[in-house]
Amino acid sequence: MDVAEGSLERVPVALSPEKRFEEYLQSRSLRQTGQRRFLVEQVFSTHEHFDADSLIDQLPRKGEPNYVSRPTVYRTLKEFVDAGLLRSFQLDGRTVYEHDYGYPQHDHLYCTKCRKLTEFRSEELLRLRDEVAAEHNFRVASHRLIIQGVCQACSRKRRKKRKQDLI
Amino acid sequence: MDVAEGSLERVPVALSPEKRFEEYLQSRSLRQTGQRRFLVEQVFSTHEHFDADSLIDQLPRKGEPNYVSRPTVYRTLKEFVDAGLLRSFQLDGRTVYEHDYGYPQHDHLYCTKCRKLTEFRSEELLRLRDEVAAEHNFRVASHRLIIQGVCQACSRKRRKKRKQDLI
DNA sequence: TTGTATGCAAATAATTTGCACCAAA
DNA sequence: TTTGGTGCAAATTATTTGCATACAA
Repeated sequence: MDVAEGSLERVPVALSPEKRFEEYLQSRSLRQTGQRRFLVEQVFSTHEHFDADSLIDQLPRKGEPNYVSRPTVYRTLKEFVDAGLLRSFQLDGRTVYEHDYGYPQHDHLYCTKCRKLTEFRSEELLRLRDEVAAEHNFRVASHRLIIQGVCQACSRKRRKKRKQDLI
Repeated sequence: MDVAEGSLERVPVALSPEKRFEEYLQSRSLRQTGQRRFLVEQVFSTHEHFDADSLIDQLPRKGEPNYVSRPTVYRTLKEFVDAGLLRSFQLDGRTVYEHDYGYPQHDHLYCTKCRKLTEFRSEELLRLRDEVAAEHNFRVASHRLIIQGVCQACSRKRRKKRKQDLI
């Protein structure tokens, strides 16, 4: 998948994602394994938005050191979500992950031309969300807003292309 | 899937969904078939939110009159979306459809306990959306907001259950 | 008649699961 | 030693596609 880097500042956190995940594992008496350690490191060093497939593409192949099988990648991504390290959502039919731990709450603009995700924050949206929920006596756990359309870069390309078509 | 009925008033439209679909087909020189006629009728008589599977469940079985094959159901639902009769979005990994033609724009509260979708409208959200998009020079095509949490009914059930647990 | 539409069976694609073996604690 | 973890192959699930046949215009 062709996904973009985020654009928001980090938020100060007490522990590194690695440490935080260690604590999570210990608290549930799960095990620290080479695969898990390697994946936390990979996910928090390189990626902003990604899906299982694009992550696997950047990982060592079978036979190479630090190889992690596909099922283990899927299983571990789920754990990251449970641990609060990642958030996931659906986009074009697949599951997209993004950093949650150490990043502020935000929503997305999604360009349907280049498939780039752009983040934005809005306090007003949160207020509005809680207001709507309250009116319906609904207990909010989370929300997901995706604004679809065409980004500035792609709009420009289009215009250029149209002009060329006229020549 | 266990999906709920909507709650918003209709919006006045000039044509029935059936007529509107006929026009769409004619405008693209596509054909009016028994299957298509039957499916428009079914979809606009009974359902509010539904997915392909729940629709198929309510359709005649193989061998019965008006049987429509699974691939044709999928193909026809896509046409309904193209024709502007339905809108679709992803929920829990599957494609959910809802009436678009004749219904006002809206968003959803999604109860993760009973999986019920509740609709709500917010002009303020639209304003906010366009404002955010403008700041990013982003051309909006559409948006999708889903607020996840627990509905009033399910909250009540929980409380009841907890009380019983104490006895 | 002429190109679409349909049904069938099979293919996809993303993700999950069963199970034997491996390895943290 | 004990229980959870991993890799492999196979299963699942939702959806799509190839193709021969049927049918609307």
